[in-house]
Amino acid sequence: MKPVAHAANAQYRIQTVARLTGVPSPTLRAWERRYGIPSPQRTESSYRLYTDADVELIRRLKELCDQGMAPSQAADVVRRMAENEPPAVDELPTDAWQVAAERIIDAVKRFDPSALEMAVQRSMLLGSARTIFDRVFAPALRRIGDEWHAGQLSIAQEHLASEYLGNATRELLRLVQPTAPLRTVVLACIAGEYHVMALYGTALHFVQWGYRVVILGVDTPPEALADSVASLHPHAVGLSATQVHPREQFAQILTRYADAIGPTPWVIGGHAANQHGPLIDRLGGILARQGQDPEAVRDALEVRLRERRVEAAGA
Amino acid sequence: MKPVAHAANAQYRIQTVARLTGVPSPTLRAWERRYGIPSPQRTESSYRLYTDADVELIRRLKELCDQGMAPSQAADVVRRMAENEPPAVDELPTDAWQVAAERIIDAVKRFDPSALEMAVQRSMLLGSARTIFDRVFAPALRRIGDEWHAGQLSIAQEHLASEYLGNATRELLRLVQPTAPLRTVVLACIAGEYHVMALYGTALHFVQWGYRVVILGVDTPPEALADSVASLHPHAVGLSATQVHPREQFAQILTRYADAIGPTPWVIGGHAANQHGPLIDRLGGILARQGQDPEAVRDALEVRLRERRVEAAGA
DNA sequence: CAGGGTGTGTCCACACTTTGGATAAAGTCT
DNA sequence: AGACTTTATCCAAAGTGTGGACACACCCTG
Repeated sequence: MKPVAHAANAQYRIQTVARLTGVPSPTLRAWERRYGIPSPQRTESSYRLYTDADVELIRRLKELCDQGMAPSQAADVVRRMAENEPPAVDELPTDAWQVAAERIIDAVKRFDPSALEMAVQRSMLLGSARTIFDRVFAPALRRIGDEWHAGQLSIAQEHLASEYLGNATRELLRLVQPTAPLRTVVLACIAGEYHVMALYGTALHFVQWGYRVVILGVDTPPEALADSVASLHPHAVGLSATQVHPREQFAQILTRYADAIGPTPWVIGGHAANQHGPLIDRLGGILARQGQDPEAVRDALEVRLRERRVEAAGA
Repeated sequence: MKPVAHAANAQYRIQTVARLTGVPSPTLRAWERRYGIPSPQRTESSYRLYTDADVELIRRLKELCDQGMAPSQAADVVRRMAENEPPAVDELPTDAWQVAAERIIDAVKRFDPSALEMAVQRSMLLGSARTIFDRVFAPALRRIGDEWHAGQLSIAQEHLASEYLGNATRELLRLVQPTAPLRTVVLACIAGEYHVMALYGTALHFVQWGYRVVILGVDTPPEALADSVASLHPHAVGLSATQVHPREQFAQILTRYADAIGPTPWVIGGHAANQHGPLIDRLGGILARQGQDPEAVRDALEVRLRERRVEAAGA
């Protein structure tokens, strides 16, 4: 989030920065004098020249102060943060995600749990929760799955990776769950389905859209979903179906789920769902296609929600 | 979202801590004066600077006080809890764990995810990881399972509880994993087994005994175990088997696992294993009986390990 | 049941620290 | 010329520390 997009290396004078950050200029000078944050360059005539990085530091400082932390302590935190993450200066990290995924895959290949733990923990500093999942964990898992199918990895290695990446993803989700959610969504894997990662990936998207996510987990029968909808009145329901079933059987299963969910909008994703677009459409669900822009799902969901509101108002 | 605020170890002033914990600042000062809990660092000007660890201590203290314990005693318990693992002196807080479990069950009955989350988080202040699991999570899950079988809870509620308590337990385990482990143990659920909680409970015991725990997770086939043993050379293997099979079939399954594990000592627990003591004995495994003192398992394991060392020395 | 002792949360007075903002005087930019 | 910056100094409000005091609830004992 650069303040100005057009000028890459723009420099600002103090009044501009004050307007940009909402921190009065006397305070900016006081902070610099007292805590050394930030330390802008100077012109020959000793005018302060703030860079985007400086503005970013000030923003963080202000945010911490707004949260109630004392400015002196906040400055301490920001200073340590700045020292700890010089690589994340947006310069090189184009392939940082890839490198992180590589490190994870490598640890799995060497069957080294300690290295895997470390690789995963390091990945968790590479951006927002969703970014980490979409660009590190998911690609790593996909490659590990592929190599397992190709016989180059043992099932033990696949299990190990699932366990560690699953834990890390759950932790990410816990860290970003909104405190004051706008809406609620219930997520579950359909009966017989035990692969949970896609569900957590979906959860991260919903969280970013402002939903509170309630996860029922693997192997959730239709009755359980019906109960949840009746008790929680979620704004939406998300299902995951990875294991492929024959068309007839899948239609039967999915109908039971659609009935259980009732008029609440629902989304379904996963490898199995991908192959039954028309069926899902007929049952009133939204298909989250693999590789599709997740925003499309969001838009479709918004349409359904608006429809429901209109219906409710009309009735 | 917040980038990595948790990565920077911040320090807080007294009012921030008061807001964070809900304990008024005069009380914080009184607690420090009277019980020495916590003992924050000071600035040069003798302002108190609380670390995250201090906040954690205060949260625990408050949690115990809220449950009716006298602050002086609570301070005693917390101090023992902080100094070393064995907070064995649980004279009066006997019902604190029970109250916590009750709160969890109640939230599940009301199908209230927010209340459940809060109840679980509060429980996590009540002692060492193992204590929390053994005396809060496990009893709560058992009761929830019972009431579900009795038809008083829906399967959705059971799923919800599993999800939240599972996540909390994984977090506990992550927090206590030793950095410099003495030994390694590989833990897994046998093929077709998808109940994971017992495995994590076992993991917490092994961690307390100084092991590094590598979890392969649910539905782990014998081949995966063989690979893991070959790659990691663990000192022991732990299996979990909840789903009951007929004797013949179980014998066949278990034999394949025993073969896969080889000469490494192995333990098996869970409802299904309980019914096949002689079989397990014949295959050279150690049965972890339900309700049995876990130390017995540890002792049996120590015997096997000593035998192996003798053999290795003799050969 | 009365009375003394105890544990506990809260409050107070007084001195010190932190912090945002104000002012003044001189220099700089446009 | 007028708007903006810089430095330095000052100020007032809010926060904090210390030690003690006080009211209330509780327990035990006579």
